[in-house]
Amino acid sequence: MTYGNALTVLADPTRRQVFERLRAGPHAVNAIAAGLPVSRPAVSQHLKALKAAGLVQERSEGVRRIYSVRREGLADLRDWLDSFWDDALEAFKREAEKPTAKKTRSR
Amino acid sequence: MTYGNALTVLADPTRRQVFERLRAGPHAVNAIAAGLPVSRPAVSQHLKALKAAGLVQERSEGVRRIYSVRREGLADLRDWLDSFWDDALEAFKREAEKPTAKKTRSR
DNA sequence: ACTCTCTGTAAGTCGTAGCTTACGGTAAGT
DNA sequence: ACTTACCGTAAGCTACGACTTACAGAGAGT
Repeated sequence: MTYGNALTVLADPTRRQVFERLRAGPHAVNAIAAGLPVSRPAVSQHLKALKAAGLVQERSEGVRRIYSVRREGLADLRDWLDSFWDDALEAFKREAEKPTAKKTRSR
Repeated sequence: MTYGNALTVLADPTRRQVFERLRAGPHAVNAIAAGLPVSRPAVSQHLKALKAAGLVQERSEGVRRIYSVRREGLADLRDWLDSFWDDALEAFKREAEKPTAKKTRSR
């Protein structure tokens, strides 16, 4: 059920902005916070949440922490989405082939 | 940015349970609420949110409302995930090919 | 040693999301 | 017409999550 964590974490808009900033490549916290409408500690907290969900990884470089995307963290969410996609299609087909024998009694 | 709505809506666990119940096929509100740990009005509110995000659709059948999954509602989220997936891979490759010319001065 | 930069964490505030109970409205059965 | 089943919405409460300010530690330079 780890895709649930990914969903909860990615639900917040500003946290998604933080995540998006890592899309192009690794960045330090200051660089991420620059341009964002929130304070730097807020960004730190978001990064902590993202890391706990396995969506980013951290690497120390001197006094600064470099964060980067961890792709495997998205895998479960992708799988869940795909399985849902397929099941929904199958359910739809099953529904369409019902031989008009609904509970809706003529009328 | 409609994938943002999908994320916020699917972030809540019980709302995800509601959504999951529609995976197998269409259901009425009572049927969905049965077995869930929350009251029926709560389920109604969740369905309203899901519908607003385009994730489910509603159909009237007598006095009962039949809800079903709307697959297109998941499309944007899937696309976003995939694009993120690809970009993160590219960024990773770019990073790996950096000619050792880091700021990390030998040592 | 001193300082400056970069960062994580603690404490506290405030808005909002999710829940419940209560109510109203509509379709169908008798 | 009356009742019963099914459902949506309003109002209100509560818990939690996102943010800010303040503080502490660790590394690099002088």
